Amino acid sequence: MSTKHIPDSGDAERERAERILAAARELLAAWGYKRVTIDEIARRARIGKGTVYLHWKTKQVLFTELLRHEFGEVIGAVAESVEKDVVIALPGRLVREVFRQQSRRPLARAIHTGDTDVLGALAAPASGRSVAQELGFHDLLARLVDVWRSHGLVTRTMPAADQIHTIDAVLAGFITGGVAVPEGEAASPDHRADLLGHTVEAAVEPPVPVDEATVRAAAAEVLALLTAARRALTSGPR
Amino acid sequence: MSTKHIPDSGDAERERAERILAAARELLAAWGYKRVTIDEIARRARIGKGTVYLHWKTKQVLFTELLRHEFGEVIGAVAESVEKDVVIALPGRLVREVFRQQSRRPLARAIHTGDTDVLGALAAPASGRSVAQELGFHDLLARLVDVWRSHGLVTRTMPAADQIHTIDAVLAGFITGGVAVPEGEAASPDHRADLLGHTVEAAVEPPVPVDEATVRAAAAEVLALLTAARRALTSGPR
DNA sequence: GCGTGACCAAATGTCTAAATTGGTCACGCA
DNA sequence: TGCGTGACCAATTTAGACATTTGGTCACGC
Repeated sequence: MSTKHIPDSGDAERERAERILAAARELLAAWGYKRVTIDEIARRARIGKGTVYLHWKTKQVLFTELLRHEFGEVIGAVAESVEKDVVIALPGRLVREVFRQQSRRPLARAIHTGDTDVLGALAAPASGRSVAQELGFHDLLARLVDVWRSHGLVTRTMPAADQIHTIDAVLAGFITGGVAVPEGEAASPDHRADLLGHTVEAAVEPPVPVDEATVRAAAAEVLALLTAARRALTSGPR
Repeated sequence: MSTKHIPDSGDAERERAERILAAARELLAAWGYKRVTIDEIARRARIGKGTVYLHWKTKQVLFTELLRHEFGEVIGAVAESVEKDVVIALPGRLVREVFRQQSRRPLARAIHTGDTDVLGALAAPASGRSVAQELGFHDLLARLVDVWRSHGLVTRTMPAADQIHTIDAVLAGFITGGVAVPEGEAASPDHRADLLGHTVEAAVEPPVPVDEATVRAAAAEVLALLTAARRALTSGPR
């Protein structure tokens, strides 16, 4: 005699949607957007092809939501890290954490590099902006910089726009891995994450460390931003 | 009554080679490697097609030398800047200068980003390394870091390999321009160069400024490295 | 009434003939 | 005599007609 609920409406439907997304994710990472067919996704999710279209209107919309989901999970994981240790809300540490999360997720990396092999038509949305922009990465970064500035966690001598661009470029550079160092000689992802963190810290954080109360206050706001971004990404399709 | 020299052997031949290279450069930047034909190059240089092959054995070799030439000119321009002002030999300033030179040269940018649209088959040499590696960018960077370290112009608390990777990644990130900031909102190339310079300076240079004598001594060595690299790139084809 | 797979138009892939192109070389002009 | 040339050739690329696949729909049946 468990609690009553409608036998198979919301719950089962949701579970099915997740099975579809899981199949789509696997296939996208393995084959790339163009090679993945709705038929194959349906087969792997053990449902009919038409059923996929009960959830998403087109293939594009399905995969776009998948990317939002993926990006949302990265943000979520970073948020969890901040919850565990407020220091991770500091610019260098936070960017380091983003890198670490992305380095473990092929799709997240593809989003950030705009990898056309994986993303195919998704790499260049109709708007002309990059996928990362489409997913609100720029907005989130801008908000974060605002919070950091208001708490003195980044230098005030440099305009916010410059700091945004700096963090963006440095992160992108580390994720793509540069161009000079041969692949074989590169360090481990964790070590590269440390280098990235140090670079961002040196570039935008003030020389004097801030007191813990400030960090806690800022961390709360950072966490709020991350959580809001995550929710916006993971929930409904726009 | 000018000085005597053999009427039309070395000189005229050299001038012709430069006309060919100039035509090849224009066409490569405008059309990309695959679309450029030897016929068109010959037409623009106002010579016969076979003549091109008196200078270079294959299309690949011709364009490879073109890229070496282009990269050599960037290095040369940077060297000139160092000659005019020794301070430009400092890590942050030097990288800033490289960026400025590259931002004015489409081909140099293509080399650094590995742009397959422009470079075509040249983007991935048989060795599997990137074009930039092929042109000795990694070697040059490593030597520069060595010189900087020996003069205390970069921190000693971080391994040289880490500094090389950091500079490489940051430079690459700024040249590609990041992924979050919309194209339209981006700052001018010169301003971005400043941001890059500041980032590299903050990431690898020691906090206390060094005395001028040290800078002069280091600048001489940096200049020697640049000049040697430039000579190796501009002269004979390997 | 929800899920399905046959169905359709559009996109993609395949195959082959025609055209282009990298590279060579016998010739002619200086 | 020898440097420069463009006709020439093999090999690759392109074009386009045809076959296949795929995104998306919908009438049917469980």
